[in-house]
Order: sequence, then structure tokens, then C-alpha cells
Amino acid sequence: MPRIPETTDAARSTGGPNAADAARAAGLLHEPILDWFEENARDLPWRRPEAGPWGVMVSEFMLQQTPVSRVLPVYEQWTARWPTPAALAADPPGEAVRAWGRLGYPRRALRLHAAATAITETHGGEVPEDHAALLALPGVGEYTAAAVASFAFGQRHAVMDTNVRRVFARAVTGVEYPANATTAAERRTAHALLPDDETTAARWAAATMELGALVCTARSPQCARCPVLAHCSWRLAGSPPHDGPPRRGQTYAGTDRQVRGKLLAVLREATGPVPQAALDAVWDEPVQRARALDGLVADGLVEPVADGVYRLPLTPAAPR
DNA sequence: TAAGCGTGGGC
DNA sequence: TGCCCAAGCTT
Repeated sequence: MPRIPETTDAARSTGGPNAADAARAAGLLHEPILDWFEENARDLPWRRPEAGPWGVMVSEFMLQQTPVSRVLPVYEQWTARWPTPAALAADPPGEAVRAWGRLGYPRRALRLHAAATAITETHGGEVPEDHAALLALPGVGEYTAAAVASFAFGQRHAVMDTNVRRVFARAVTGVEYPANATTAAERRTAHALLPDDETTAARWAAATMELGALVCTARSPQCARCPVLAHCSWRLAGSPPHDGPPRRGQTYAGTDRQVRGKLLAVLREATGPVPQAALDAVWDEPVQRARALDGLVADGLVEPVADGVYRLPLTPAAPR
């Protein structure tokens, strides 16, 4: 059985396999992973042709740091209510925040609204196909730009989300987890593994993400179901546990973030402006409560109406 | 570069 | 039960 070569000294010094290693890995990994995807791809609404580029973009914003199962119902509501960027841009940003519901990170709703506005005003209402134009939109970073260009327009891009990074860390580099931040070595690996053909590359991006989401998971990976188990460098090395700095955790309890969430929940569920007293009720400590509210206002998620009265924003936030 | 930013499900 | 994690972006 052919296998991916042992990690070389050069690979260790650069934090990843060299181009030749990656090229060999590509020959071994492409077919099994693409075939596996053919059989195991989930039927997700944003993968259907009728989703279109706007549906893909909406899904990508919602899926940032948020599980598929929680996105599904909100995605259906959003795309039914706002089938085009222009439709979303025509409504107040606060409506986007309200419809975001409990997906979390509500600044994403604001940024998606701002992206819809930019698309309407400077791209004729059509989601741009160009990677650089996508990257320039609010809330669109390296991953989302590559994902929309790849999934909506079939272009050839290295799409590196947490799933893909983990799959490559294990299968190619031979470690359990990638580094906290994306490294240059990871980008080289991802590019070296990208199939030459545009259509195949786009499918490869979706396939590697799906493999990471369904089989090569962060905890308790289902290696017995893995199409490239025989070639996996991490597995061949004996599945060594993560060795290095701790993976970045997330604190939440007692933080401003928690208070912001409680405050915004009150405003989302209200039909109109909310008096200060209703907001004061959700958190006892006044200094932190005031700081959290100020932060929401500064972010454009909350708009002061009058003295001691607040609402979800009717107007876009002023640039800071 | 690292910290801040929500929420809820699974083990 | 707590802790870990989930298709990141911005400053």
C-alpha cells in the first residue's frame, strides 16, 4: 500500500511538508476523498442549485463558528424573507439582527446587511465573482471569500476552514490539530493539494470540509469510516496526542459577552423601543452592564432613541 | 498577534 | 457536570 512519506527534516523546520510531499499526498488523497464525498455529501439547502450565490453567501456568514443544525432553520427564514441582497439592504439593519435570532455573534447579521448594501450599491445587486471583490465586503475574510468563489462560482481556491485545516494537519502533516492561527506552511500545503481542474478543485474544497465535519472530527474522529485511513500520516505515526501550546479556549461566563447577549435578547424580542429598566433587569452589576450596552451601541447593534430608551438599529452604524 | 465577540449541544 | 467545540472576522 503506497503511503505518504515520513515527515522530512525540511518539513519539521518549516512546520509542514514540502511541495514534493504534498504532490505525492495529492495523488493518494484526491480520488478516495472525492469518491467518498460523492457517496456521503449531505443534502444541505445551500448546496442546491436554487440557492445561488446569495444563498451561498448567507449560509457562509451563518456558518462562521456555528453548527449546521442551528443554521438550517434560520437560513430558510432569511432566504425566504430576503431572496436578494437588495431585498435585505432595503430593510433596516435591526431587522437583520432580529431575524438572526439566537445564532450568536450578531455582528455577523450587521455585517451581512452591510455586505448586501455594498453589493446593491457597487455591484449592481449581484454577488461579485471576483475573489478580491468578495474579500472587500464587510464580514468577508480569507475563508469566506474563497468559499463563495469556490462553492457559488466553481472557482479554484484553497478553502481553509477549521475542518480542512484539521484534515490536512492529520492526513498530510501527521499531527492531531493545526496551530491556532493559519500558517504559511498550511497555505502552501493547501495550494499544493488543490486539483488543477477548476471544477474538481471546487468539489475538493467541499469534500475536504465535509470529511472534517463528518469523519475527521476534532474529538473522537471516526477513523474506521475514513476513506484515506491507509494514507493518514497522523494515524501511521500512531495517532500521537496534540503536543504544543494549548488550543485557544473561550471564556464566557461572567464576561461582557454574556451580558451583551442578554441585553440584545431583550431588544430582539421586543417589538419596539425598550426602556432602560427592562435592560437593567437582565444583569445586576451596573458598571459591567453599562459597559456592555455602550459596546453594543458602539458596534451599531443597538441604537439610543431618547434618554434611557433603546432599540435595534434603524440606520447603519457610523464607521469607527 | 491575540483578544473579543454568542449560543447551545455533546460527551 | 463542566469543558470543548462549531464552515471566522475584526481590530
